[in-house]
Amino acid sequence: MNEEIAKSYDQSKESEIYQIWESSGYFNPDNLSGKPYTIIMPPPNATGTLHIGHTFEHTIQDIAIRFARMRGRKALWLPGTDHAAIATNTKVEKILIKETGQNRHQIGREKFIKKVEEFVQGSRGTIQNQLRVIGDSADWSREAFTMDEERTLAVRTAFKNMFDAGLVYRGIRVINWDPKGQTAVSDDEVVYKPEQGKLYYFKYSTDFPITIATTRPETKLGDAAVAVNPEDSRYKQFVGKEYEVGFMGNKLKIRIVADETVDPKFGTGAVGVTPAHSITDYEIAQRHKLPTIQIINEYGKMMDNTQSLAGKKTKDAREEVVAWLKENNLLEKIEDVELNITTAERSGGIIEPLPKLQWFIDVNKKFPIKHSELKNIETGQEVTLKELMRSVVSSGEIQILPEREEKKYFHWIDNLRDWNISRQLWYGHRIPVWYRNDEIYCGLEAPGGSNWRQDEDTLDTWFSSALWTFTTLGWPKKTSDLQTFHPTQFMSPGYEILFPWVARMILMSTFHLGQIPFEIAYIHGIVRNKDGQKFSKSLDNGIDPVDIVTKYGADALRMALVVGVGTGNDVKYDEMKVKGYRNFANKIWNAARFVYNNAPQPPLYQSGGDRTPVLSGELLPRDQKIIDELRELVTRITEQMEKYDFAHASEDLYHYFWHTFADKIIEEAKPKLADETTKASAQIMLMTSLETLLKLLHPFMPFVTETIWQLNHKDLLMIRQWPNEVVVSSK
RNA sequence: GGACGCUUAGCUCAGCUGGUUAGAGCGUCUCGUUUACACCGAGAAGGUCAAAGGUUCGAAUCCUUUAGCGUCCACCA
Repeated sequence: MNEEIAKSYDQSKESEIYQIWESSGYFNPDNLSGKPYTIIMPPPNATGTLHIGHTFEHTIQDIAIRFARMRGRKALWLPGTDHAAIATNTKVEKILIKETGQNRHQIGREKFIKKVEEFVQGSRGTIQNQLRVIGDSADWSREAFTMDEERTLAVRTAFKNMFDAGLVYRGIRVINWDPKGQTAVSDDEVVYKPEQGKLYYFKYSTDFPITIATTRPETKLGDAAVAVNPEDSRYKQFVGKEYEVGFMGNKLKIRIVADETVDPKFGTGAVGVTPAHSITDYEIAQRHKLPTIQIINEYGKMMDNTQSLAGKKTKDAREEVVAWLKENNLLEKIEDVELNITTAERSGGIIEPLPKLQWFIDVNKKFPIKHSELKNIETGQEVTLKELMRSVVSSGEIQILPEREEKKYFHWIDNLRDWNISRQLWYGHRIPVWYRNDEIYCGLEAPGGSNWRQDEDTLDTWFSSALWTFTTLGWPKKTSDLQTFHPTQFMSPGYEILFPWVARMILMSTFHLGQIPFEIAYIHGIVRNKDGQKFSKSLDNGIDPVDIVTKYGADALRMALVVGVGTGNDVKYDEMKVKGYRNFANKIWNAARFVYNNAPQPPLYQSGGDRTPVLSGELLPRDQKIIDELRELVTRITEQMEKYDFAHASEDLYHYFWHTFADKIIEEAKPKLADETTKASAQIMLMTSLETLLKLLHPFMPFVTETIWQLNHKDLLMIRQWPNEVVVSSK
């Protein structure tokens, strides 16, 4: 009897197991053979530590990659971190102000960047260690960072390729300006918040024929037109006319234009058009060739051209305009309305739409695709980026799971505007464009000659992370990694980044490589606390996964985040659930202890050549039946795994192990083991069952299963063959 | 304003293309110190499957409507 097997499973030894895996070299696919299977890790932000949501995301990926590895695939899970420009920029500046009282402008661009890089270095290390704790079987030798040298070259190459194709352009557009963060943000980085507001009904002047309604009277100094619906009989007579009005000491030229976007039922059915300070108004202005008159600056203050309002904050200016309207009897009424204010997702600042010179990616321009390995798209075919994005999903080349996310994806493309990729931040990839007088140069390096001045702006973080599936593999160099591992197979992002990231990866990969970035986008939900609240810094209800792992073990936490959680659904995190799976780990441990302690001596597996069981013999019919049923389980679990249905696979395994194997099979085997005529068969049956179950459980609970495996084997369970069928050694 | 999802035992959730007395885990209650495990075992209670109507021999499962909760998109000037 093997006396030294402990009475309960000790999860504190998990780190030793991780050490064994890592030093074995099998996280690195160079040491594996077979058909490649690739997962590129969604890079966690380099802003700091990981939360339980990361554990959820990584558990899904680790299950997928371990399953692939056991099925004999050349499995690569490539880890990395994201520089997260806005987030990191903000965070480090906060720390800087706290520590030194100086902001980034006071210490200067160069010093600030250095500060950020030091910070990032530290948090990358922290993140990597946390990922080891939860068991990520990632290939650390290929670890990448969105801002390292290789990725910088890739980003510049990507920019240049798109620039040369005419898809990247620079122009003045009304964009979402964040006065707080002092940068432009894209449409996907703004959040609408409902707020009580007022709707003011007024005329510009007594001699103006139409009353308009607005929630922002202070912007009316920038009006160029009044738009009405072309079908609106009230206003038809005025369309095309132009009026000059005096408005708070300013002269405004107001033309009456007909535009279908105007809702005749809202307000007075007439809209004051402010081209410079509203994206929709700007679009109306484009259609009717109206001038763009900017009256608010980058700091959210009224500009000099507003005369008496110059230098005032918009809020104060609004009060003055309203007061002026009242004094002049122009204000007809004020209504309370509910409105959405637009805020910047990161900084929380209220967005001020402004006309700005920015860089954009044109999603509607036709271009001949240089190279295509895509279905339905020939090399050289004229396509738009939108068409590319749509095509690869509708063709089924990329599958977005769950299906409802696919609908959201198509809908997003339908509403997509050109992507603003420039940011007025310091930390990030600098735009690879240089200027000299009237010359403009786009390249990978600064051009020769003097007086060239590089563009001040940096790129949207999502520009570089959109390249992630292939820059991590060495692109633009034609590396063997790129050849071997791209397109990748599986990607598991949260639904909150379906648009900014998943969609953009598809855009970039199809454009630059003519390949899909991944076959499956398995969109997961978020982890909430047991009351259904989000974990957030502001609520201060965060949970450190490392603490949970210390208390219950990584396997327990992984199971708690997977069992019964349907694809794409949110998880309610409950510590009791983790505790339950800690108990399960112990159950597995003890069942194994029983089986091993009842195995014959000498040990079942000889040292060195542990593939050959010493034990062999005929199975009695009763035991054979158990093995047959186990075979059905193997088939079912395998099918579920292939469908990425981890929720049911894990639940079924849990149930079978505990309530069939432990409660029934082991219990019923006890008398068999006591009887010499049935003992040998029972031993084979138990051993076969246990080890098959360990294999099936390994992707979900890698630590406990490997620890048990190590009691009796010289090789690693991690790379053992997934049971295609249950093989019983009998003569 | 559009689109989608959810509503099944106290709690968290399964129930696929409709078919025997609706399932699991946790929790609760009762019993149990049987040599793998008390991080355990045996057993029990607990649901008019949100509501109404319809299709059908038969519906938690399909259709319609309603209510509540949630999410995404658009953005109303």
